[in-house]
Order: sequence, then structure tokens, then C-alpha cells
Amino acid sequence: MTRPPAAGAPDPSGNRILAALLEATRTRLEAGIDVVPLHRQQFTNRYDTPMLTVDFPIDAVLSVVATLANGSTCEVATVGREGFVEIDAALASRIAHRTSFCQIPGHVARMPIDTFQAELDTNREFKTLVLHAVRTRTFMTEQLAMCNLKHTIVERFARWLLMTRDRVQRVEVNVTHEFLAMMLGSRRAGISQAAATLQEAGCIAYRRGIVKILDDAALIARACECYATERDAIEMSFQNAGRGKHC
Amino acid sequence: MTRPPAAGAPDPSGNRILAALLEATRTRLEAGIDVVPLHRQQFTNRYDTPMLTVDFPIDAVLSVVATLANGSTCEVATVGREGFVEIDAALASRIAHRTSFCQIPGHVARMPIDTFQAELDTNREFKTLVLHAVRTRTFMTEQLAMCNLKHTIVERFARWLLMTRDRVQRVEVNVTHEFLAMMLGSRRAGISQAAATLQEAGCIAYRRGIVKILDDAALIARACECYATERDAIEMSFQNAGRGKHC
DNA sequence: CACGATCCGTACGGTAGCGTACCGACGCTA
DNA sequence: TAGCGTCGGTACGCTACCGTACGGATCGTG
Repeated sequence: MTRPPAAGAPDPSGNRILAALLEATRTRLEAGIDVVPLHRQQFTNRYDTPMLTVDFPIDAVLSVVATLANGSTCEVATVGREGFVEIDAALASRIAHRTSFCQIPGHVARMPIDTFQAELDTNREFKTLVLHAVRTRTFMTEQLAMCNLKHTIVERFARWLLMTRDRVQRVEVNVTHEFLAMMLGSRRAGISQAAATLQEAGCIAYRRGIVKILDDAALIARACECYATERDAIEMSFQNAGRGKHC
Repeated sequence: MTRPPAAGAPDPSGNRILAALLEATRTRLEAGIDVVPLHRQQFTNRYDTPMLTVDFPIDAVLSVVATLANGSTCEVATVGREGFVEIDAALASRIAHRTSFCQIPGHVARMPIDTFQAELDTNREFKTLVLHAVRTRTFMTEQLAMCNLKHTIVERFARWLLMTRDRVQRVEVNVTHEFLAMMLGSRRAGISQAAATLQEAGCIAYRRGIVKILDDAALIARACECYATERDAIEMSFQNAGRGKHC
């Protein structure tokens, strides 16, 4: 976070994995990195196709979805500046097994997959950080599996909003009910209902595609515990991952 | 699968990861492996505690669960002879982040975690197989996240039964409705209902803790597509993982 | 063979969320 | 400023599933 962002294009170290690297490594890697802006719904990977790059979100938020035979999709992971897509690249694969796209517009630090895998093979510090990110992501997907089963739409909506706030570091998020319904695997009407509930409680305000957090504490109170669990898992991961330590 | 099992204790190569290893590697590793019988509900890991061993199921089936603050649990992954617990061991960690226990009694090939991690660092063949197993497991958890949200209890019950059948390689599975309810995150009564539905359709028969598959095709027809998706993912993984290839 | 424990069938009211649909409000563009 | 596309409010009947509860069947054990 030393270099000032150049004309709207933020620094790669806005991504927490890249930020945690030793100066020397980061400088070397950044030579091969492009900071790329993504617009909403822009694909970064499609399932069963080769991965060409690995993307480390900076201020964008990406979404990894599973696709059913009937074409309907459902989010199975959300990835912000704490992670990267696609984890398959760190798991002896060059094929993406899921589709991922941009959920909240912003920038990613884009690395060629060859660079990524070469670094993984030779740089223990990088490897540890990446593997920790894989573990955290898996942990979050596991949490989601339970959350989807046990928690209401209101709870999951609140959790989603808080996580997204943490990722984009803004209290205002650009997102429509329609889009959110896709993310949470529910109806658009269900989201409208949940949004109304949270608005009546004074937690949020929204209008045509913009949701704003008004009362942080109240929102947390209405979110399921999965929010705190995931947030803590991410923080723990970066505490322990510092400078390539095992934990 | 060359050595005959010794008096009820099956060979470690009943686990597909170990079986896929080159002869030399397998012989060397098996010197440090114990084949351990597990009884139902026996824990293999507890969350936030150090992992001492890595377990490769042979004819046992293990369950990885997430725990809510109120103590209720929910399965986030099932692991049979295609995998191992806990994946954290392959992801730069020595702490288990989830609890795992024996779901279907049987044997696991148990390896000290030091052996596991040393082999991972030095043996590319082993590393590839293990990373593929991590990827497949993550894929299955992702599938579960969607499945929990989109599919009915009957569909999920059928899927669970088919997957378990494939893992234990028997058409009769020892499991109570109560236990299954815990696995699928529903009520016991909900499982009884689903079981009755499948029995009326002639798919299964059951009595006091034993479920038997009668009509394979009919059961598959009533299961959600996640069964085929997961089964294919596992097979694909072992096809591609053969002898340490990337894919 | 009797007993107790486990396991399963079934039922009740209640609720979250679905699929669908219609309409009004907003905001961009010409 | 008029028009149109997008977005959100709301409503209907309906289904899946919940929490709870009670009683009967089965099985192992003394």
C-alpha cells in the first residue's frame, strides 16, 4: 500500500495475499501483473475450460457459481481481496471446475497462470499464503453449505451485505434485488421482503440498485453467526500466514 | 489390491489415493501406515485442535461437520475411499478447522501427519494425488451448498444413499433415520417420510437401522443430479491424477 | 420370557419460501 | 418532457419442511 494508485487503478497490494508477500517477491511478481478493471457480470472463468490467468481481487468482488442442468445457478463462494480465483490453479489443475464472474465492479490483479504455478513450485512464502487462502475459501464454502440449510433469507442477506462491505470497504453497495436473489439462491420477491424488513429495522436504506448500511451493529444482530465466523476465519488466516509460517 | 486382507483388516490400497500410487511409493508409505478400525461416531478430528494423523478411508465412511454456536451440527462433506481427512493437512495447517467422525463403521489407513507432510513436500506424485483429492472434496462441498438450497429431502436422501453405496461397495447400509437426519440437516420425521416415499416406490427397503437399495435405476431417477455430478467428478479426478499428471 | 431401550410411523398446527403475476416508481435517453 | 426500460412493492395460492409429540414395533439383555 505504499505506491499511490494511478488514476483510478489501485495497487495490486490492495489484495491481501499480495500485500502479505515480502517486498522482494512482490516487486518481482508485480512485473507480470496487470491491474484489470472488471464490469458487472464479466466472466473470469467458465467451468470445464482452461484457466489462462489467476485473478486477485483488489476492490472488485467475484462470485463463484455452480450450474444445474436446467441452467439455474447458485453462488458457492464469494471472493474479495482476501482470496483469488480460481483455487483449482493451486490444486494441480489447469481447468476451471466452476464459473466465476464479477459481482461488484472493481479491479483485480491478474497474473498469468504459468507465473502463478511456477511461483507456487519455487516460493515457499507464496505457496503458504496461497494454500491458506484455499483453506479459508473451503472453510467459507462449508459454512455456506450449512448456512443455506439453516438460516433465513434475512439472516443470509445481512451476512452477505456485511461481508461485501468488508470486501469493498464502503458502506454503499451497488446491487439490485434481482442480482442478490441470484446470489442467495432465492426469488427476487424474497429479497425485496427481506430488504424491507431490514429497512424497517433501520439497519439499511436502499433505492434502485444501491444498498447502504446505516446501523452496523443492528445489521450484525440480524445476520447469522456465519458472518462473524467467516470474518474471523479470514483474519486468523492472515495472522497465521504471515511470512510463510505453518499454523 | 494385491495383498489379501488380513483377518478382517483390509489392505490400505482399498483407498483409491493410496492405490493410485506407484508401487515403490506405496510400499514405502505403508510401512508407516496403520489400518485402524473405527466404530460409529468415533472422532478422527475435532475443530481447533491439532491433527495428529491423516486418515485415508478404506471401507469406512467419514463425515465432516460444521458446528453452530447452539451446538447443532450439519454435515459439510462426506469422505470415503476417494479421499482423506483432514484436507487442512495439505493446506499448510496442523490445526483441524472442522470436526470429523466415523459415519459408516469400517477401516481407515492412518498415517502420521509428519509422514504425510514430508511426503507432500518431496514426492510430486503423492502431492498431485492429494491436491486432486482436495479439489474434488471442495467441488463436492460446493455442490452440497447448492443442493442444500435447491433440492428436497427425498432427492438428497437418495443421493446420500447412492454415494454411500459407492463408497462402501455394498447395497445395504447400516444407518438410522435419526443419524441420517443429522447428516442431511433435517428432522428425524422428515427422513422417515422420505424413506417411506422411496420404499413405496420400490427403490429401497429398510428396517431398524438398515437401509437396502432394491432398485438402483429407480433410486437414481429420484435422486438429484448432484449424485451423477459428484460421482463423475471423483472418477474424472482419478483418471486425470494417474501418475502425477496435471490436468 | 419380560423388560427397557432404541427406532420408526404418524399427526398437528405453524411458517418460510416458492412460482407467478401485476403494477407503480424511478431514471436514463432522446 | 415524453417515453421506455429497469427496478421494486405486493399479493395469491401452494408446497416443503419445521417443532413437537405420542404411541407402537423391534431388538438386545437380564
